[in-house]
Amino acid sequence: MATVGIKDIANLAKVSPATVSRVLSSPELVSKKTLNKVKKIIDEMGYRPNRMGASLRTRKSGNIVAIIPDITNPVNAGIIRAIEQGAQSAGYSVLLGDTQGLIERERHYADLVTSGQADGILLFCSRLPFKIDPALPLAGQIPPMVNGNESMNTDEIVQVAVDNVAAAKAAISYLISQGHKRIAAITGPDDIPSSNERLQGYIEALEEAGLSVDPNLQIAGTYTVDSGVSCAESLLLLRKRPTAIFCFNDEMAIGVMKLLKKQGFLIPEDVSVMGFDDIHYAEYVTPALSTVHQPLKEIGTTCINLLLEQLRGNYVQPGRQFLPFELKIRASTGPAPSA
Amino acid sequence: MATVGIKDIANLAKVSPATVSRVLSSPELVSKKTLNKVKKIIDEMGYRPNRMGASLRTRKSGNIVAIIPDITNPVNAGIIRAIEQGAQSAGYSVLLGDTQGLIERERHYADLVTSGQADGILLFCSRLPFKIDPALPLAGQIPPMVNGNESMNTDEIVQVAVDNVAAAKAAISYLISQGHKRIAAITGPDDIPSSNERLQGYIEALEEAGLSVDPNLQIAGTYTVDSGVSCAESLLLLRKRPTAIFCFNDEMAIGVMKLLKKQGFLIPEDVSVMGFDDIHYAEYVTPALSTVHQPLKEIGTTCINLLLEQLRGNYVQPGRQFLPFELKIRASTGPAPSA
DNA sequence: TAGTTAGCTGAAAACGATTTACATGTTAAC
DNA sequence: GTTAACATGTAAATCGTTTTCAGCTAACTA
Repeated sequence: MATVGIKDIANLAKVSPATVSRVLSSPELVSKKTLNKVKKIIDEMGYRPNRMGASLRTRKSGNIVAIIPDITNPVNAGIIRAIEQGAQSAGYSVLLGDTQGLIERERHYADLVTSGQADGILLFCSRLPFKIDPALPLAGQIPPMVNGNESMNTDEIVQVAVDNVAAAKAAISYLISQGHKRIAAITGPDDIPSSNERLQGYIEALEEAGLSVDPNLQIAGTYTVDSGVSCAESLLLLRKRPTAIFCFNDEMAIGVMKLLKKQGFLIPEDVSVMGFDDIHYAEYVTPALSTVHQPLKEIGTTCINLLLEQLRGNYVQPGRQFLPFELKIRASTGPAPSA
Repeated sequence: MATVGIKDIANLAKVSPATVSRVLSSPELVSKKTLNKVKKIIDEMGYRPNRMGASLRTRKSGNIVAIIPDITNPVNAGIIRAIEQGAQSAGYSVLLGDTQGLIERERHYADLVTSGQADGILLFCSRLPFKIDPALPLAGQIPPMVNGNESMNTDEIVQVAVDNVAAAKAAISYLISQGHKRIAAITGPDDIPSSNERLQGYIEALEEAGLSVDPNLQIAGTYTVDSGVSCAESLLLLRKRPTAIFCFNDEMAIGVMKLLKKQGFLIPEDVSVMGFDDIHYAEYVTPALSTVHQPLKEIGTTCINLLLEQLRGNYVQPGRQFLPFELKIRASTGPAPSA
């Protein structure tokens, strides 16, 4: 790897390094003649400017870091894909930070920007991985950043997501419209804001329909298939069983259906199951899962665009930005049993 | 962001920048006293060395780039997760290159190492994204790299994957042992080496069992659910239908099952379906999909370790390294129908 | 013709760390 | 008391770019 540098090109072309640099980044400042001469040599030699040298000088790394809890989750994977796409076409590369929910790993990845290795952050969890002086406004204390698909308890940060309370409300209202009166909710962990918002939507929908909100029908899962199974077990043990179960993600819904079928329940005749996310596979389980669709691609694209905007030095108004969800009614939900 | 540099720390601690640098990277060369003094100031000031400065000098970026066709594919996501994990704990960050199968994007990401933005490559596709002089040995022409989960037509590259021919052979042998004689294969695109290897395994198994290899029973899909559906349609149109269908990935198997059920076929009574990959959801479709399990985590870990080894400057023997697959027999396969 | 101007180009100073070579101070040995 | 050895610290070069500033040439204006 005999590395060829800007000086080598300059020498070969009999120009100064400055000119070579200009050929690459502001060709309009260079005469046609020199431009061609230099360009020719550049690709004869296969010269690629060293990014570190350039970054050191410009104080821009050309990287953004995406901090996500789990790339294995199809929701995140879908979002990341769109992000990577948008970043790439703006000349940025994305550093992948899979934190597995660990705060020290969130911090570690956030540090990439303080060490100049990344220029901005896309954050998909609800904690701010910085030490903040609460007395001061946030604005000056954080780097370019957008929070995606998860909510933070502040309005000083740019946030992009689906309106979780409205979405949950829509799902529950639908179930109510199908005659369901005992509707259970399998929530996420209670320290996750988006889960709490969905819970709020669930409660609001029930109350607005004049139905009672029974705490026994609310049970917290961990967003895994297995937790869906065990939460469903608890629910089926109740004296008065729910006729519909609203799961705060599709994984748990799949777990619920698995248990239901195993125990001989008919879906949706005996109990309806509704998920959240609309992952690719929701459509292919049996019966096909009714769920709340999240526009992954759009979320990703919006996040990256909002970040790029900041990186260009433009002001982006902080606050939440909602993207439209969609209720996908498939075969796992139906009218409440008459009994 | 009043950025504090190594000089600031040096001044505050009344030592030279060199000493500060040593405190960070070779503390054993510094006296206890100075060490503590400097360390204290470092974290009082929250100093983080600028990575670009360091990289420029050391010629190491601390990044590795993973080039994958699609992060949305659970197989890739699982592998990437293990990679990210291993990289992180060795002090590396991973740049995500989702190529969508486009060669220009593969090249683009490979360029990150020629531009010094990454130190090594993890390649999950079958093309070499470099211009190579075929006269010379590969060794000197490529950067530290390992190819994962896909095969390349050379033995000069470090490769990690499951033995596709053996795996396919095992799957088919199992089906044969269940009495199947007309076994179809829905392959991947024919320019994908791993697909061809699976096909080879399929053929070998058939031949060894003395069964005829019918080209009508081989049909190429595109690894998507929809292509599973349409390939299955063609297969069902045949005068003599297969009693088992072996799909080269689980997605297509899901598509096949979808169509089969829609057309009123019983699985596995009428036709058995076997997949490949053992994605998370294979277990949750109905009937649960029999498939070939790939050890994603192990593949990822092995890839990253082999790359790290190279980055440490150690020689790694090129060639293929096979990781064990496992036949997962679930409910979608069974004895051949007696008729 | 002289004076401006516009258009290109080059020299040199950053950027922020690491590292080599050297200087200083301290201790031990004789 | 001198010297050698060692421990510790410093100064300065270096990595590969970008960018400012100034200089040069050629063309245009008056």
